[in-house]
Amino acid sequence: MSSLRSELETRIQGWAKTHFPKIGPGPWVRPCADPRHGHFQTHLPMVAAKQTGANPREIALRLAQECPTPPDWANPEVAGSGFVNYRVHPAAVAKAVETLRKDPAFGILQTPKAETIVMDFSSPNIAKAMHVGHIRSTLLGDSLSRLLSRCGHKVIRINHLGDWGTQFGKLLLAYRQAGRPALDPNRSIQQLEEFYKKGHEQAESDPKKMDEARAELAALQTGETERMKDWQHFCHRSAEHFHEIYRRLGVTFDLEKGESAYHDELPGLVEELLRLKIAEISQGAVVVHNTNISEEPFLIRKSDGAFLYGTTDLAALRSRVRDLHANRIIYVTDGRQQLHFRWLFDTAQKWNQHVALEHVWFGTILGPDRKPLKSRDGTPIKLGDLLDEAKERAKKILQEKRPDLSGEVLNAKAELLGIASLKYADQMPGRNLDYVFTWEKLLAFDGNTAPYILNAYVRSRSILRKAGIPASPDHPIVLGESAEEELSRQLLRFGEVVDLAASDRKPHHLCGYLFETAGMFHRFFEACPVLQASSPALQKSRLTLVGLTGDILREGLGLLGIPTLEEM
RNA sequence: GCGCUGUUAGCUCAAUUGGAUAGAGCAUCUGACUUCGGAUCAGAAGGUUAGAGGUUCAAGUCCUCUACGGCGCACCA
Repeated sequence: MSSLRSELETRIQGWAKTHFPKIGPGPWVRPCADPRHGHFQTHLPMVAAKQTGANPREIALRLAQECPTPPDWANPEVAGSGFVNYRVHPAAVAKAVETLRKDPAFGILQTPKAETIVMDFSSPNIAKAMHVGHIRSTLLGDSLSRLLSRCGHKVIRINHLGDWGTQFGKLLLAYRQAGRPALDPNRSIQQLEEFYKKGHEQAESDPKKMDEARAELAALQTGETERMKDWQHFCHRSAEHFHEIYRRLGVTFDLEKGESAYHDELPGLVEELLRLKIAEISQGAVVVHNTNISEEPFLIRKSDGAFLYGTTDLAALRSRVRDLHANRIIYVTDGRQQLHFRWLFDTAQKWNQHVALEHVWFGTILGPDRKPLKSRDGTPIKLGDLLDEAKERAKKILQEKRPDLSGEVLNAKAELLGIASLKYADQMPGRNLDYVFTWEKLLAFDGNTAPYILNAYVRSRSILRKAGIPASPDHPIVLGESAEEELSRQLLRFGEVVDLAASDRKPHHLCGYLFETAGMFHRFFEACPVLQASSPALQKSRLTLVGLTGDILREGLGLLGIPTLEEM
């Protein structure tokens, strides 16, 4: 399904290829920043002039004369130092909207080069509560998975759980001292954290206890039956906690595979890298050197023989290529791990792993003092508490606006609205900024927020209900008012925005688009009566526009992992 | 010290990847309603894009330097 923009783009590219064969492939068409100039513009003449030394305005005039516009477009105008401006007649917009209405993908194009993409995200640690530090990876990974799979890729979502760290020595020490009690499902994470804290304190203050903790870890790693049983118990209880959070967030995984799954492969992997001369021994440890990246090497085996984070990542990477046939692996983590991933990718390349590797990173979460965020007691804010707070704040506002609601209905709406606000607020800013956490910002309900967009959606559904129409109608489009024409042109952009968000790995482009769309809908709503429209044809046209706007808002929010509701 | 990354309105952020007069929200002020759901709309005000040079027809965007943040740099994950 081609958009207005791509129709023009194709024509201009064709013209450019004939007259300026050496010029780049474009894109050459973009929307005008200032609507007074027109709807679309191209600056191709200035680029062409630079290459050939010709006068840009002359090229612009030739382009305007020789390159035919699609049907129902105004004659192009040459402006400035070599821009050509284009304007679409409402009739062409109307026709394009009718076509969009019939497209089940709402203008989203399927990629011509579908890949199998592994999305590695969220990755919490066993025996610890999920905290705010996990929210961005979880939501960003989820949205990117949705976007890329909607564009036609096969996405495999993987939760690479931290289930094999050295923390288990201290945890086992305290847990076994306490007589290996069964964990209470309602507070198992809290119990595990307490055991870890006890074990940690003992080990830090007493070298003998530290040795005992190391012995516990060693026993676990050799697969001693009782320790393995304890460890599995920790994993089960932790998984219950994670799944409850993921259920509330609406996030799913295709594969939950922890670091422990690769444990047996690590010795052979390191030997292989040594044999291939990719790795070498340095100061008793096994390392991979690349001075283009840093003076320091990438460590894959400690001098005491133990393996590291990077070793496990290499094993996981190989498994994803070998067993899952991944063409691409996208890791979604905090930006502090950039160096780690450069090392990892460099090693994978030397190792001849045929896979595209990307590190999609995001800024650190900071408190209001711009220091990494901690709650009052010094531990990070728990994700469960954050979700509860979101729900409570939503509930308070709902109780004001909808005093008729109570019980389960109120609860369900509060949960949906609270979490929607949180998700939107987290994804709205560009991902590589550091992220200053405040409750107010994350749980705001006014302005550029999920409730604003959801409100637009709810109103669209309400009009259709009032008109007695169950689904989105499909009538001829008649455009008169500027508000409805502007809204129409915006709806036609949906596909290209989704493509940009997916290919740039930046869902925030979609947030901005949806906010704009909701705003245009609200303005349309003020300016254009629908049920009281002046003629039946106009009413049908506007109902179609209302339905389509609602559908696109719902689709777009869905790609951000935000569900809609029919009534606020 | 080396490296990564950032600095845009009082605050929080955009800016279609080098395009025309840098846009939103919040906060402030002024308007619109016995609403097709006001969680709305219209308007005002708010800027030397940290600073200085450079490249270019064109720079918030690219290059160099400076200032100020955040982060990472061998046996944690």
